[in-house]
Amino acid sequence: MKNLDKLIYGKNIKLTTARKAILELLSTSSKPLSYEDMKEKISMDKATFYRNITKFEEEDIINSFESNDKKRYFEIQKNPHAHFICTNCSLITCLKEESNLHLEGYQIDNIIIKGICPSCLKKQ
Amino acid sequence: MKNLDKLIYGKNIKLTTARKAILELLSTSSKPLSYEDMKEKISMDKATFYRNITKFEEEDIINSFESNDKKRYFEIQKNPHAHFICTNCSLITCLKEESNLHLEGYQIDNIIIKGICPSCLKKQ
DNA sequence: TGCTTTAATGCAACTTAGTTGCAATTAAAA
DNA sequence: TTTTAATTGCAACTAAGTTGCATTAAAGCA
Repeated sequence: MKNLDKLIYGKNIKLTTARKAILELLSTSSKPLSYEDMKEKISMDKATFYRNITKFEEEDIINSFESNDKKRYFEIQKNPHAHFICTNCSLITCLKEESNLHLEGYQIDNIIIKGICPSCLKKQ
Repeated sequence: MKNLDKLIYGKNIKLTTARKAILELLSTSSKPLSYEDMKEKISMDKATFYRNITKFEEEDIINSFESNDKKRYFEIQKNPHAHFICTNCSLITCLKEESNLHLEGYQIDNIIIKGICPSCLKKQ
C-alpha cells in the first residue's frame, strides 16, 4: 500500500487525482502550505480544492491554521506538533517539543503560539 | 484619567469617537469579538474599523486571532491569556491558567489551542 | 477661545478567500 | 463492463479586508 493510500485507508473518501495531488504536495513539504503556495502546482478548480480540504479536515487527515499574513496553512496531521508564528517576519516554525500540553477535560488537536522569533528579537 | 485614555496614553494615537467606540465595546466585553459582532454597535465605515484595528495592533493595545469560523476575533491586550477554540461548536474559552508557557529565545504574545471542548466531548 | 496642521474618516471601488448550485464526469463496487 | 453515488469544473456569489482620495475632526499652540 502506498503512502497516500495509507492516509485515507478506512476513511469514507475516494482517492481521486485531485486528492492525490493535494496530499502528494502536502506530504512532501517540510512546512505547512497555503492555497496560494499550492495553486500553481495543482491544476484543479478552487472549489474542488476547498471541498477536498474540508473533507480532509473532517476526516482528520490534515489540519489548518491561520498565519500572520491572514492566510490559512495546511499540513498533514502526522506527528502532531505546535507551531510558532512570528508576527514580525511571518515565519512559521514547527515546535516538536512543546506539544505535550495537557488540559483537563479538553481534547487538544493543535497549538499555535504567536510572538516574535529569536532572529527578529536580535534585530530589534 | 478615564479607562480608555489609559489604553492609549503615551502612544502615537488620537482618541477619536470611532476609536472610543471600538475600545469601549472591546473593554466591556467578557469575550473576544469579531467585526460582525461589532458592526451594528459601532457606526463607522468598514475601512475606518480595520484601519483602527491595524493601528491598535501595532501599538499593542489589542490582539487578534482567527477562530474556527474563519473570522478574526479582537480583544484588549490586558492580562494576557491563552484561548481554546472548539473546532466542533466554535466556542472560544479564555484560559487564564495556561499562559505561562516559556520558549527559550522567543517572545510569546498569544497562544491559541484548538480541539474539542469538554461539553462537545461528552455529547459524542 | 479660535487657528492651524496633521491625522483620521467616509466613500467607492477593488482584491482575494472561500462557498454554492448544477450539470458533466469519474472512482469503485457489483 | 455496467451501475451508481461521489467528485469535479464552471460560473456566480458572499464576505473580509485594502486602497486612493477628498473631506473632516483632534490636539497643540497663539
